[in-house]
Amino acid sequence: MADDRTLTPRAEDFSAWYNELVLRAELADHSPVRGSMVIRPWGYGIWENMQRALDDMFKATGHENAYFPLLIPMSFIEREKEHVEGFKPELAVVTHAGGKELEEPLVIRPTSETVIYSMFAKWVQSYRDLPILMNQWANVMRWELRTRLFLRTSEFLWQEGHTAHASEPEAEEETRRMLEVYRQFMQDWIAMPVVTGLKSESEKFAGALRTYTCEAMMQDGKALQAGTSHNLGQNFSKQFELTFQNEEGVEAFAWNTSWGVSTRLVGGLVMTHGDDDGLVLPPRLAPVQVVVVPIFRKEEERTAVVERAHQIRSRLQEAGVRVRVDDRDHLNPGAKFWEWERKGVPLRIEIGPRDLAKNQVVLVRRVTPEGADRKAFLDENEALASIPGRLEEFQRYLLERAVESREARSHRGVNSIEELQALVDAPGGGFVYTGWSGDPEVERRIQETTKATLRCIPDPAFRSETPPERCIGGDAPSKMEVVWAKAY
RNA sequence: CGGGGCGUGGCGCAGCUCGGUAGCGCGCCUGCUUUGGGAGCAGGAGGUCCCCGGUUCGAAUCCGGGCGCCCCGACCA
Repeated sequence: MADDRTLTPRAEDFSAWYNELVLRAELADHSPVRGSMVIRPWGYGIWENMQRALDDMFKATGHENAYFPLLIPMSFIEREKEHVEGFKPELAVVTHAGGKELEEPLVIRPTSETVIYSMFAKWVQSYRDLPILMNQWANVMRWELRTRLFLRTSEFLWQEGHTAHASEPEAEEETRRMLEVYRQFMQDWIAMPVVTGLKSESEKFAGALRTYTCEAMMQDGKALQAGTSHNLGQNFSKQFELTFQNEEGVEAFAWNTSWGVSTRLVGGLVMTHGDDDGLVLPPRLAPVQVVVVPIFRKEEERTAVVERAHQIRSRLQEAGVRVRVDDRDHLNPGAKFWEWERKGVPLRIEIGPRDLAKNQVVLVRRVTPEGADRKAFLDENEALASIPGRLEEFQRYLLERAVESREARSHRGVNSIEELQALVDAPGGGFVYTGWSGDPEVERRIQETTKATLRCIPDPAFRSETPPERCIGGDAPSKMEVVWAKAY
C-alpha cells in the first residue's frame, strides 16, 4: 500500500491499485480460508442492488426463482462427459459426514446443471409442461489456484438461470434473449459497455452446444468475461432423461439453456470506473447515492446545521434518493470527504453555517469532466430538486466515459500476428479485431505466442464496417471477424 | 504447480546484518481546543515478535524444521 491515505496509482501498478481499493473501500476482505473472501456491507450493498435489478429483469422475461441444494452426487457431475472434464480439477468434494466416510462422495456445486436437469426430468412429461424458466441465486465453489477478490475466488455468489424448451430454436432464442438482458443490465446499471458474441469451441462452457458472452474492457486494457449464456442443446437432457411427449405424442428430449453472472461484476465495476482516489460508483448501483456532510464550528451552529442536514435527507428520501448524513463528530469534514470519495459515493452535499445563511448548499460530484468546476454553490431547493436528474446525468457520464475508453483501446483491421502481439503487449492493451478462418490451430498458436485469447466472435452490432479478408493466422481467407485480448 | 516476497499492538512498517529493557506512523480511549479538503496539544490503553525445536547466561534477532498469507507466472468456462 502506498501509505495510509493514498492508493498506488493505476498507472504505476494496476493490480496493486485494484487490491488496495477493494480493501480500503471496504468492499471485501480476505477470509481465513485461502482464496475465499468476506463481502463487506459496502460491497454487498452493491451486489444487492445488482441482484434487485437483474431479478426484476428475469421476472419481466418470465422467469421464476427456486433453490437447489449445495451438494451434488459425484455421479451426477460425471454423467456428462465434457462437463466433468471441464470441472473435475476445480471440484471440492465432501467425503466424510456424520463421522463416517460417505458411500458416494458429494460435490460442492461448481454450477447446478446436473441436479437441476435431473429434477426437471421428474417434473416434465408433456410439451404442455414446457418451457420451464427458472433461476436461482446461490453460492458456488470452484477450487482456484490463483485468486483475486471478486474477480476469481473459490466461493462466489451468482445467479444461474436454467431453462427447458420443446424446440431448438426456442432454446436458442432464450439463450440470445438472456445475453441481451445481461448486455442491457451492464450498460444501463453498471455503465459498463460490453461486446457480445459467440465463444470459440475452445472457450465455450463444458457441456454446451454454444456459449455467448459479454466481454468488458477494463482500464488496464484487459478483457473481463462479465457474463455468459449457454445453449446446452440436448446434452444434459439426454444424460438425465429429461424427455417429454410432443404434440404428435412422440417422446423427445428437451432443449436446455443456462446463463449466469456473478459477484465478479463488482470487480468489473471497480476496474471500469475507479480512479486513483478510489471507487467510483454508478448512481443506480450505489448503496448511498448522496452523502450529506454537515460543517460547523460552534455548538449552536452544529445544532442548526445537523438539523438541516437531516431535513435534506428526508426530502431526498421522499424523492427516492438513497442518502446518508455523516454527522460523526470525531472526524473533520475533509476526512469525511476523502472517505466517501474512496467509497465512490456519486454526489456529496456540504452544508455549513454560511450555506444556511444563504439558503444554499455546496454540491460536489465524485468525478467531473476535464475543466469543469468540481464544486457547485446552489440554491438549496433548486439543488435538491435537481438531484435525481443529476444522478442520471452522472450515470450517463460514466457510461460515455467507459465507451470512449473502450473505443480508445479497440483496434480494428489488424492483419498480422506481430501487430496483434504489439497491440496487446502495449501498456493500454485492448481489444484487437482480426479475421479468422475458424481453424482452432490458429487460435491455439496465437494464444501461445501472444498470451491473448480469442474473446469472442462478435455479434453484428460490434463488427467492423469492412469485414476482414484474410485470416490472422496466414493466407487463408477469413470466415469471420474475431476479437482478441489479454483477459482476466 | 513453479518463482519471488512477507509473517512484530487494529492497520502500515522499522528493529534482525553485529543476540542484551520491543519501537515508529496511523488508528483506538480520556480531556481540552478544533471542524469549508485527510485537525492540534496533553495524557493513556493495547504485544504468546506465526508455530515447534535447538544454540546461548540471555533469541524478534543465530541454526533446523513446519505453517500461513500475498504477489508474479503456468493452469482455468
